[in-house]
This record gives sequence, C-alpha cells and structure tokens, in this order.
Amino acid sequence: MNIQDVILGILCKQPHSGYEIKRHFEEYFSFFFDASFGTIYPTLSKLEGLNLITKEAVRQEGKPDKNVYTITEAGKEHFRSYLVQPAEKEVLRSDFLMHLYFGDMADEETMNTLLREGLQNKRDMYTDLEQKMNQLDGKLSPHQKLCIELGLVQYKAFIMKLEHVLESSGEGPAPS
Amino acid sequence: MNIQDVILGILCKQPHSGYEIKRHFEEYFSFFFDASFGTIYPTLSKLEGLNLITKEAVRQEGKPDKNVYTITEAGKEHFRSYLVQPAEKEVLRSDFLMHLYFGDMADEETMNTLLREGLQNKRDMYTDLEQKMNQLDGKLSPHQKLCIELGLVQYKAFIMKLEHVLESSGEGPAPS
DNA sequence: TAAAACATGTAAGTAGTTACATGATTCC
DNA sequence: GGAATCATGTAACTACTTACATGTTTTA
Repeated sequence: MNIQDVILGILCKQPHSGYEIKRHFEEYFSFFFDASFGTIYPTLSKLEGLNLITKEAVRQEGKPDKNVYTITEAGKEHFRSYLVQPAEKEVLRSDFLMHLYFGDMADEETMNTLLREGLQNKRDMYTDLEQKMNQLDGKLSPHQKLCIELGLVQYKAFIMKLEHVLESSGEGPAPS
Repeated sequence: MNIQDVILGILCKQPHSGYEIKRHFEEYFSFFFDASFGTIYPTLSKLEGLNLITKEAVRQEGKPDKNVYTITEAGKEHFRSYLVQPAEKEVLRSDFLMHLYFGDMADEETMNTLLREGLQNKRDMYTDLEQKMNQLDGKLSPHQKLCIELGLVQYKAFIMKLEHVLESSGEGPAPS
C-alpha cells in the first residue's frame, strides 16, 4: 500500500481535488492511514503523468478555484490489481508503549502522567471515532462500518485494561 | 521517538552488539516498533560519533567477533530527557483496513479471503505474543508485562469482532 | 481587519528500507 | 558441502514530513 493506491481508491467513487482528498483521509480513515499535502499534490501530478487520472480546473463561487482529478480506465485497472493483492503486514509505531517499556528508568510521577495521558488520549480517540460513525452512518458501506468498529473495539480493550491497572494501583478510581 | 532513543534505552540496561539489538527488537517489541540492520549499524556509528556510546571489539569462541556498544553518561542523560517527554501520537498503518474500506469494489470471494487471512494473521500474532510473555515471564518488569498485555487485549478484541462477523455472515462458524 | 477555511504547490530534509557485499562458524 | 545462524557494513532508493511560499474568500 502506498499513497498512490489510496488516492486511486478514493477517486474510484467520484472525482476530487487534492484538498478534498486530504479531508477524506482525515474524516474516514485517519486512524489507520494519513498523509500530508506535501505528498498528496506531488502524487496527483505523478498519477496524471502516468495517465491514471486526469486533471480539470474548476471555478467555484465563494471559494478559490480547484483542480479536480478524475480516474481513468487505466487507473481503475491499477486500483483493482492493488485490491486483489494480499494485505501487507500491519505496522504500529507506539511511543506510548516505548515509554512504558522503559518505565523502570523513570520515576513514579512520570509514569503516572504517562498512563493517565495515554488513557485520556485513547478515550478521546474512541469518542471521536464513535461520533464519526454516528454522523456518517447512512453514508457508510457495511465494510466501511466494520473498519470503524474494529478500531472501536481495539480502543475499548486498551481503555478497559488501562483503567483496570490504574484502579488497582492504589491511585483511586480513574476519573471518567 | 526515533531509533537513536530506542537503542540508547536498550543499552541502558547492558552493553550489546548491533546484531543483539536487532534480536532485542524482534523478541521484545516487534509489535510496536521495528528496525532493520540498514538503520541499526549506521545509527550505532552516529551515536558513537556523538559520544553517547562507546565501541569495543569482542572476540567470541564458536562465533564471529562482534562490536559491543556501551552507553556513556552523556548517553544516559540523553535517554532520560527522551523518557520525560510526552509520548508522540501513535501511528497505525493498516493495509488490511484499507482493503476492507474499499471492499465494495472487490468481489465476495476476495473479501472472504481478506477477512479470513486477516483473522488468521491476528490469531498467529496473538499466539506468538502470548508465548513470548510466558517464556519471558521472569525477566519482564511489570511495565514491560503491561506493554504485552495491552497488545494482547487489543488483538483479542479484533479477533472476537472478526469471528463474530464471519459467523453471522452465513459462512458457518469460523474455524479455530 | 484579522482569523479561519479553502486551495495549490515546492524545496529541503528526515528516516527509514531493500538489496548488495562480505565473511566466520556451526550443524546437518 | 550446503544451509542456518552469527556478524557487520554500505549504496541506492523510497516515502514520506516540515516548512516555506502564495493566494482567495468568508466569517466574526
């Protein structure tokens, strides 16, 4: 998986500008993928050069003009070949877990802060994702809904485990 | 968090060669961090140049010689300053979820394979991690054990959700 | 009139991977 | 003698991020 595949996937459904693609990343799958404008725009140029998408300038009222990209038949074919490949290994990079792993070298105060902030952070992520699912409910395919639900159950498991640990460590109940 | 911090953290406990550091990555935290030899060796040279670690050639019997690196006081100080920083945002990159998200564009057979392979993959990861925890039980600090447990509960939640989905999709019970 | 949102793009740098290259030593 | 493991390193490349640069339009 690289950004090219993801952009082609988004454009399969309907044409979008680079700005809209970035919004799509944030709205629909920020929890398992992200990319910056610094990658999106050059990638769109590259895909256009490969004739996998075409560009069209669109004037807007009340907003600056935008470049809207449409996928070509070759682009769709390219995306289909991505889709039937086996999924690559999932990669997690967690600075929280790294801090926790080396926790014995830090003082108790630092570790308490780490755990509390880690817990609050996951609670916020859970709430955001849940809200997103409720807002988007009608627009989501069953597959897309499952994506979000898989995120939610994993967050929930993490939260419950950490709450349990904080509760039984003599710090009193973790505040909700 | 970058590789430098992680290597310094490992060397805080005891001196290691580059090869041993790679083994440590694989054994103790492959599920939330990884790095290749192509990064480890240049990073060790760089850390040595910064006087954060020192190198010593060690002859071994029955094995090739190795370069063993020891952390300096400056290196320890550097690592401590990493440890008290707030943890960076966790990053997940999941090709499985991306495939699932675009599932409507694939046929049923492809999606079934994806879900089954995704489930089996997580089950394998769960088993590996569980085995590791049991093997390492005596060597692990409570913090380190919690790291692994947080991994396990999240894997478990993913597995249970996917099993439930596969069971109720008329495909018969998912094989264990 | 300033901030926020919309919109596009580039340049420099970071942080890594993969593949290559080499060699010792052990075990089957 | 060949595979596996131990061991180190480099070169080319990939894939990004961050910061910079610019400009429009709306909203408070």
